[in-house]
Amino acid sequence: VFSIGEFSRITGLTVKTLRFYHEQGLLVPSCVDEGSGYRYYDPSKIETARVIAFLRGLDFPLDEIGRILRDAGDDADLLDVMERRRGEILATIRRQREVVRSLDELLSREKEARRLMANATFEVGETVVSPLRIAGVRMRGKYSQCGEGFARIGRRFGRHIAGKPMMLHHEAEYRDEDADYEACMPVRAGEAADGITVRELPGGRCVTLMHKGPYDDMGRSYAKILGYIRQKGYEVVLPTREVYLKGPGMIFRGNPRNYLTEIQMLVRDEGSQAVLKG
Amino acid sequence: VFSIGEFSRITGLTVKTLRFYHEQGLLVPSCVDEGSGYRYYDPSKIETARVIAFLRGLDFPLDEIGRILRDAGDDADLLDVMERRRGEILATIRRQREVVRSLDELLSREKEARRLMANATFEVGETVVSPLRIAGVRMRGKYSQCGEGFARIGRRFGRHIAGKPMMLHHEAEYRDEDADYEACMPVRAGEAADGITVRELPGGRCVTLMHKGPYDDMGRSYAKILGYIRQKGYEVVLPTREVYLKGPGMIFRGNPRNYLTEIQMLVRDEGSQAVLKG
DNA sequence: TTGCTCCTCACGTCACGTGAGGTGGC
DNA sequence: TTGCTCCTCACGTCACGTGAGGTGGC
Repeated sequence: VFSIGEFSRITGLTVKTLRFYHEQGLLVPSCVDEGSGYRYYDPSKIETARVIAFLRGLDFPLDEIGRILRDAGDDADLLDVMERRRGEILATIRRQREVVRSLDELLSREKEARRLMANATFEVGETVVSPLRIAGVRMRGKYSQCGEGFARIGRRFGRHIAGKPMMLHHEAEYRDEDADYEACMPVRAGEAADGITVRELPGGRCVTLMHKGPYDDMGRSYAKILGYIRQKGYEVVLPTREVYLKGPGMIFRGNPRNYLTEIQMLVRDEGSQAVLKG
Repeated sequence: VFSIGEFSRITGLTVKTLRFYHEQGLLVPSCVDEGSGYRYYDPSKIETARVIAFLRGLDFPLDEIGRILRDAGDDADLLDVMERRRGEILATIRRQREVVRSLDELLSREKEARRLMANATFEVGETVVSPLRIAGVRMRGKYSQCGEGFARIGRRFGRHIAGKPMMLHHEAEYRDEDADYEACMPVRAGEAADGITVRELPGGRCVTLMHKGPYDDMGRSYAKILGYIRQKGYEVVLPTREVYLKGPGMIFRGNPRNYLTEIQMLVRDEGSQAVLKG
């Protein structure tokens, strides 16, 4: 026979655990000294201990293990129990996998944002943009209310969304109140519905400037890009665009000082219908 | 502002959970009525609630969520936290997979045993067996001590074992005490070591009988198979074999009445060195 | 009065682990 | 005496859920 300490070393179960299993009636010592209360286990208990450890490894609760041990005689439904457990484990694996997938998305978005941040130049530049299919909600009021528009598009288009949120400014001037703007997002597919229009934004020659920092600080960046356009003698084609490369996110709320917004202004080199003369 | 019930419906968190998060300082109501103690939440709290729910979905403990919420400003190490979590989840998935694998083995063994049981005929038959590579421990004493021999082979050969445990009887007579027998198991590979021999059992013509039930009940089956051999005029070649198709298992201890043992006796049709004359 | 929403307080869950305080024999 | 092994008893863990008992306004 073994003392509890020896038995613990043999089975790999802690002394505390063995006492607990005794208390629960799961693994009762072969004899208990009346005077000292010492527990003694004989070798036949080793297998029971192993079975319990194995089933605990399958995350069976102790009371179920007790039941299994008790009617080990008819193993008829033991097969069922095991197969049910197997199914449950597979189900949790599937859930975990889903979780990992959503984490991966989160992480890749965040890393992309950091990459952008690292490579961004904060000087005015010129480029050519391609036509872009978007879903948009035309809004009137304060810019700060645009969130509602994005939310509506998000709910409606879900996983058809194919790029960063943008805002279109349909007026040349900046207004604090009663502005005419459009919250929109690039989409792969989906149809117009309740106030959301789907259409193609034209491509073309484009002057860009990256703005880093909070949104109410964009005046300086606008002054800078407009100065450049005036100097070059370009004409701005409305609407102008803001692309929100990194803003307050779901988890990584981030610091407004790290927000990253690209201002895009399509331009014509010359022409008569200039809306805003450079 | 929303009452706790309304806020619960909006966020999907239970009222109890919301109160608990308040108590923990995780999600504090926007205001609390002094007189009634009623909690009121304004809409800005919805996002916090969603973030908490999301992180709980990743199984982050509450205190860590609290920390994350508090220093959401600098998201520097948030990436690390998330990636660590990702790694942990992947690790548990791997563990779970291992568990499923071992369950599958258990289940397939058990199903195999049941299939055997269903198809077994309990009549004497004749077959031809192939040579079989085995690891064996020669023992002397009581049959019931064979378990120790199997255990030694199991420890030594582990996953090289390629079949059901067997016992070889090196004497023609059955003895209760001081029997000369050999516990052995089919093996794919592995070398002889400390008392375990590895060799090839010869194949050949073989008379078989399936015995169902407890081991101390095998006398009748032996009488039956020996009766058959005598009637046919065969000679038995020693050692005779018992194959333990289903006995007390690790988990599915089963009922001794369902134990399944195949008795195999290699025979010669005629010859002079007969050990046991039919 | 009934029904609804809110409150607090105490206790339960699950499988142990921690730690205090004590014993008995070398 | 010190060190070791054993004991019991009470409490902690984690994220809530349960239930009792009560309030306040329609």
